[in-house]
Amino acid sequence: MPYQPNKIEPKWQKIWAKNNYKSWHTKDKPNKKHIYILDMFPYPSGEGLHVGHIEGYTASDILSRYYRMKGFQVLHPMGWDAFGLPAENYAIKTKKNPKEVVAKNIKNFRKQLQGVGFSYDWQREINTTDPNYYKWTQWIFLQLYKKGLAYEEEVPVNWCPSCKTVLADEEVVDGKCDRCGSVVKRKKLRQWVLKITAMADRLLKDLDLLDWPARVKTMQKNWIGRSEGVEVEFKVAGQNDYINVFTTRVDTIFGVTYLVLAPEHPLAKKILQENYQEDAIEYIEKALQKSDFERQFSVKEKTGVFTGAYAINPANRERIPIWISDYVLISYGTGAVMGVPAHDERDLEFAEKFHLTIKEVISSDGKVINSGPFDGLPYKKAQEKIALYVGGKKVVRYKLRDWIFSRQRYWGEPIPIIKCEKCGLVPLRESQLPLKLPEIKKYEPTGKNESPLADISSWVNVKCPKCKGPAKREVNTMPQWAGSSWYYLRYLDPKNKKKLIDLKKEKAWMPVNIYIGGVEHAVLHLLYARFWHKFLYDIGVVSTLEPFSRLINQGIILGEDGEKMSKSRGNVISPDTVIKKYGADSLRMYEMFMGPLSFSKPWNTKGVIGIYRFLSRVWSLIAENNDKLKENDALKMTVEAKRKIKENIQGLEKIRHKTIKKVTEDIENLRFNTAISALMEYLNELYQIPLDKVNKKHKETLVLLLFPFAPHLAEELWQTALKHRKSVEFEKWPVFKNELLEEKFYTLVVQVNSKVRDKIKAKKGINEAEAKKLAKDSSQVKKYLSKQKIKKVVFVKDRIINFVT
RNA sequence: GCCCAGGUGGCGGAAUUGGUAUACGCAAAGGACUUAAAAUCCUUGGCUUUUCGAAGCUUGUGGGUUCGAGUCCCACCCUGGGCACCA
Repeated sequence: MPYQPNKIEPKWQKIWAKNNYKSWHTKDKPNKKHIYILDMFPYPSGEGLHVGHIEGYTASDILSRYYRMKGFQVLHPMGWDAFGLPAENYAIKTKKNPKEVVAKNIKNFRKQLQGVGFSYDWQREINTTDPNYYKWTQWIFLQLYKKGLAYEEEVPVNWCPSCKTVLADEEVVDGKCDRCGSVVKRKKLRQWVLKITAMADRLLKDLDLLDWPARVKTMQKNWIGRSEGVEVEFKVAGQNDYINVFTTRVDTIFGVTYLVLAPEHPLAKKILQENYQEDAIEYIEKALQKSDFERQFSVKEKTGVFTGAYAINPANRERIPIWISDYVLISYGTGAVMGVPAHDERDLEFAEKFHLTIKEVISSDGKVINSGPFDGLPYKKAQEKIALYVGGKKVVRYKLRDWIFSRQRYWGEPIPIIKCEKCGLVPLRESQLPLKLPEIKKYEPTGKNESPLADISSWVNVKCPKCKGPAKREVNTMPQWAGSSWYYLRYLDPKNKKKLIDLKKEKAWMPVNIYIGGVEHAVLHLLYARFWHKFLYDIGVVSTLEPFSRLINQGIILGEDGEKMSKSRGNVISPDTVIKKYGADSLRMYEMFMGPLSFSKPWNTKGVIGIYRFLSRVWSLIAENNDKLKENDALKMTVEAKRKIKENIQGLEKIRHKTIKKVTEDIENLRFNTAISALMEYLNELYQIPLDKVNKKHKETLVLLLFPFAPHLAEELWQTALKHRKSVEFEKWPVFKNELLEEKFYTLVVQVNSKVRDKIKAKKGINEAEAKKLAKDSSQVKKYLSKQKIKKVVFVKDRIINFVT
């Protein structure tokens, strides 16, 4: 019988289901070595799993199965991140209920994941849209509110005209909506905001504790954007106003020749002098209409307008003009900048365009000049002294903005706040959670800066819990990132009705040891989750500073044309089709064999066939009777051939240990591609001798090593062909003996003038003299050495000998 | 513009960290089995020259260090990713 994955795989999946996936269940409190291996949970879209999901999930499944065989308790859960726009938009399009759409998609996703043979602890499955889950998302919000970390404020926001909702800064990429690609508009709206900036310093510092890809750390660092500087006040000449300026280079303050205000700056209009009013106000109005996208990307030349007003430089009492320009951002620093054209590129550009004075205050060797009492000091040293001299205040500024947290959409967690005209904002009591999302007929976003919930008067209008007077619920919902900011905790205690998580369980399992997922969440999910985790730490819900110790980003799988997979290109590979044709084991293994996990690599269907052939050969070796081979070999075998086989059989034990070592080390270092090639080499070696002469030990080793990669085939071979009564799950991972790996001989490479001239089999550990003798006996080497005088011999033990002439 | 990562056969990629470059797989060529095809199995294996013994060249390009460089150093070119008026 040939290898038939379509029979084997459903058979085992049924058995696993029938046992309720019990062997993958984990105890709440591990009593031995344990490891938490986590996947980024999927958004259950209508399209189902794609090959990219499978890449990361296979990697984590291999690790999970491996560590179980190593005797670890492995926590490997799965769930659904199901709130958010795609489900809602799809529901609107097809006139269905998002809840039903999500339920259907989840069912499909679960079935697909089980069809690939992933060993999740399904007892712990979670769903962010389940009221029993989002009760705790709302609970966290209430705690944030109580601690003053959630507040409502009128703020300039990013508005996506197509999704008809506000977006967080992190959701805007190149001025466009991360979801739909529409150009984002600026609006001022009253919104819920989370004070992530309160954690900026800790979010930055604690990156040092993490074993994460350097580029993800860098991205977070850049996003947080810490800079130390000084705030200095400039008096407006002839007025009682002061302009506060933030600078990181206070040492250049003697070089300030003008000030610039952002158009939004509160003093911009106030200080305008006669004759300058008209132009300046026109400039300000124009700038305010422009989106940030326009201000940053389409403007090539600096623009600006003079206010007619002057300020006094506190360093040297000089009168300097005050300008307004949109190159100064209101959202960073103080919204006002001191212009030092001699030492800042942007200021130089501005000064040149408007013919402003350029005054050098730092010499080319880094010393302060033209700065009165500070001349001659190295600029670094001067900073502190000059700051003191001008009355500057040391401050730390961040690029990071607070997290705009409300969305004008239906499909999200309701914000548990009531608005009373008398009492103001009144949070729900914890006992009133979950505040359930009401059933509703129309989900379309209203576009009126409110979610469609606003139209359900029976839900919106409530009595104020404090004064019992008429009040209204907050109608906006939370962003998609809310539920995913803490889900990894709920897996540990998914059914707890009293608490978000039992602290003992948290202590037992956290932090996540290995977290695998795409790099696209570098500054979204991963930053938000770290923020919430730190908050939960502060209020005593968790005991760990950071949620994810080690992060691994899998690369993108490209289409066969080397381009990104997309429906419009028609190069999308469907995992279902591949499974149907070659089986889930081949799919899993191929995706691991393509190359290093973190690389982006193109799909190649022919490569799947290669893996399929390999698995078929494993099958033939172990499950089939190779009568044909037996006959052929037995009859024709010469004495020489028999001797060779015997030698091979002896050599195989060494190869077995070598393979165990290689596969073990490669799995632990997530080098699955080379682990698989080691398995292939092992199988190729076994095929060097008649198959009926292959010892059972080799077959068993092969199956055990193969199990994490191809669990269905391994299970079938283990129980059916090799006649074991228990699952491979319960077997121990094979061990290798280092002493068996030691070779007696090695290939001595003989070089003449660094060119390889011969390779000689030599005993390990021989010294230079012995090696020299061996090498000189070689006719090949003699040829090259006959006339030359040897000037030098380089000998590396157990490796090479090099004659230099 | 700035900051990372990376350039190895026709392709995906290996290479014990300075010591046999191209493991493993795909594709290709030749052969066996077959009426035939598919499947399977065996053999070949970078490029150039060749008297078939072999000789020379080869890890993006050009230099350097070294007995020896894919690996280390310098300069440049290209690809991918991130940041982008953050004062």
